[in-house]
Amino acid sequence: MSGQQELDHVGRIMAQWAVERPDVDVSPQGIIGRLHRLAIQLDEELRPVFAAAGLSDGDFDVLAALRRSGAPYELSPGQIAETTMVTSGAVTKRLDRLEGAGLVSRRTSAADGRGRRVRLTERGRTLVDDVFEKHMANEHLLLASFSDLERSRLAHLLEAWGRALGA
Amino acid sequence: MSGQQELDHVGRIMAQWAVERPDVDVSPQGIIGRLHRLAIQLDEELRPVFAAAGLSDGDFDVLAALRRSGAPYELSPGQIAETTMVTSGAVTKRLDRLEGAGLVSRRTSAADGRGRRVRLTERGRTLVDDVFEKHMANEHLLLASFSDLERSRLAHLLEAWGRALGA
DNA sequence: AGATAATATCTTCCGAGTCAGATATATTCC
DNA sequence: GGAATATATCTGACTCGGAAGATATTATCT
Repeated sequence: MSGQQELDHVGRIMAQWAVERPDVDVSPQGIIGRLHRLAIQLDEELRPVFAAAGLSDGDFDVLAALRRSGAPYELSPGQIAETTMVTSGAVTKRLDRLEGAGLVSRRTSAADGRGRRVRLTERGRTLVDDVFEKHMANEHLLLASFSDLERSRLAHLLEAWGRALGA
Repeated sequence: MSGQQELDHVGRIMAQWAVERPDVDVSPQGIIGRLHRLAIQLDEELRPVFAAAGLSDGDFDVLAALRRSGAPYELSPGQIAETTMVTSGAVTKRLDRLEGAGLVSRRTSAADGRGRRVRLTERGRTLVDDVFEKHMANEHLLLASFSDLERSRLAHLLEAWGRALGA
């Protein structure tokens, strides 16, 4: 028979299922199970960079959204909720924290009394610019094992998948 | 110049950064950013199957770990923590819930008085077998947009990455 | 204009996980 | 064998986000 393969964790899980539930095709785990575990591992690797700046990853997400929107670094809570994939309640709390830390300011929208305008403060902009550089350097390291071709293939596969799932 | 590309969400984010921080190479976001968003989207698609059985995804993870370990469907909390990638505290709480629902039982290990043995009850085994089939059918659907070649490539890339990050 | 519906944000309550430390039992080393 | 250390699990305080509903404002329809 075939030689002894060194299985990764998900590979071992799939092998267990093949014994216990041979009637079920568990091949999707080879992708979805691995993606799920990678997301956890990557979070664990990325979080320390944010934590060093006193930020949670969710809070950094908000600052980054404001920063990349360009001057005057201002968005509505609703726009922030959409781009960060969390509920409006989560955004409110993130903004409470960030406002308390002096990194963003909130005021009522001139155009729409229901809306708010959230703006990066000068301290906020300085901080996010600094943390963003470190964050990207960190992400580069996490991809160090891939060749250019592999990176390109992976990026395209993930993009196509997201599209298919209906972003 | 090149024609108008329809960008996905992460593509738009990267384009914004290219304007705001042209000095920073944000290409890792093409992979890590997309993977992060996909993990969230997939969770949202997978959760309803568990919820229909009155389970959180974390609780299902525990039942699945026990089930695939084979008869007598018994593991220690430590083993469960390792395979599910959560802390021992989280496992304790998951077991509290599952035990309360009559899906697992807990007793002191005969071999080691510090340890516990967690075992699937008959109801637990029946439930997880049922939910697992639906879960896998669901995962198949989520991969429907890929060809066999794409699936194979994606699985291999993710496996290699997990290995490189040091599972 | 007034009533009704829609929208944007915030509030409250709750569920789920982490972290640090507590507890109980095992192991090691003299 | 006893002290010191290591290990397995549990506990309690805390954080973060989700869900549903409250509030305030705006849009629509007659």
